[in-house]
Amino acid sequence: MYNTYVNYVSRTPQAGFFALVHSAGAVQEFVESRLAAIDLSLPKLAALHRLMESGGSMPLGQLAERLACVKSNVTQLVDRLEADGLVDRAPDPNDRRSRLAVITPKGKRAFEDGGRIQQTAEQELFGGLTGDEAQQLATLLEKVQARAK
Amino acid sequence: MYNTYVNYVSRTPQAGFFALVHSAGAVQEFVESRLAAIDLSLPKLAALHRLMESGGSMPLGQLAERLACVKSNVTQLVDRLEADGLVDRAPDPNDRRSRLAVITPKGKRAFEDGGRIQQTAEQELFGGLTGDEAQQLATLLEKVQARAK
DNA sequence: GAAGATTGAAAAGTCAATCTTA
DNA sequence: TAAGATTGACTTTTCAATCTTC
Repeated sequence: MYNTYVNYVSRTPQAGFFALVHSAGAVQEFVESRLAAIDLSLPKLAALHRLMESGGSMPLGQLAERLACVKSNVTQLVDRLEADGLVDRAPDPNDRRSRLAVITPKGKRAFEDGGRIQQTAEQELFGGLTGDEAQQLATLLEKVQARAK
Repeated sequence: MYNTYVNYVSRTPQAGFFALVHSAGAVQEFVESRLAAIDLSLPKLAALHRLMESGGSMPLGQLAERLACVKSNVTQLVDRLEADGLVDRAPDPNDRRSRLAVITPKGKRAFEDGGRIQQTAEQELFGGLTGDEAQQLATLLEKVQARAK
């Protein structure tokens, strides 16, 4: 992984920050490691997901919006996806400035396999919570997140 | 930021994954943005913290252990800290293979300022939870995290 | 040979600057 | 000039290979 922050464990006085950041890192790492078996990562799967939602293709700028990231990131993500043979770039017939990211047949298969893997992994992680617990967790996270803005 | 994952919102069927990863990203982003005011980041503050715990200096390998990351990461983190004037490299008198990271006076001031900023930010984020809620959150996160291994 | 550190290559993200087209 | 995409420089992380010293 390249994501989880170094252990900055200001465990005091608010233990919550450490617990939250590290739990998230652990579950992310868990899902990523499953996805690695088919050479996918969460960002790549996310991009394929967005493309599938839109019938298989989308301008790069729109993809950046849907992924809530900056355009230059999508340029590079699509470069890697293209190198993997999961996506192609095509001209946009409506606007010659724009380029479309188009999912390939191989990309569709990767999306389906990756989606299954991700769902299974999430089920393993969160399936142990009762409905009540899941609801509590969601509420508490929502409460904290609301203050982070 | 360079950390938070792209929005892979498999919101179904387990909403928990999305909520957890995004809350963590939001609180991290919140603290990082405060730290940016004094040109610090969480990883840099973490390293300074570890050095201060050990009286101001430590071999790089040991720093990597304390930060729970690989050694090459620390090599580069210390490079950046050195460029900022917060840390120096010094020879280890006990072992000529080893090098010490030594916090500078400027590094100590950055640690103190950064530590205060971080505590304030965490208080803002988690101070809204009652003791009960904080306990509940910790327990639920622990439960999920236990399955991610 | 094994341990400490570094270097090189890669993934994922940001920002600022640039190039092409509208 | 605006908008769409790319490029370049940087941060944070990992892994594999290398170099020096034990």
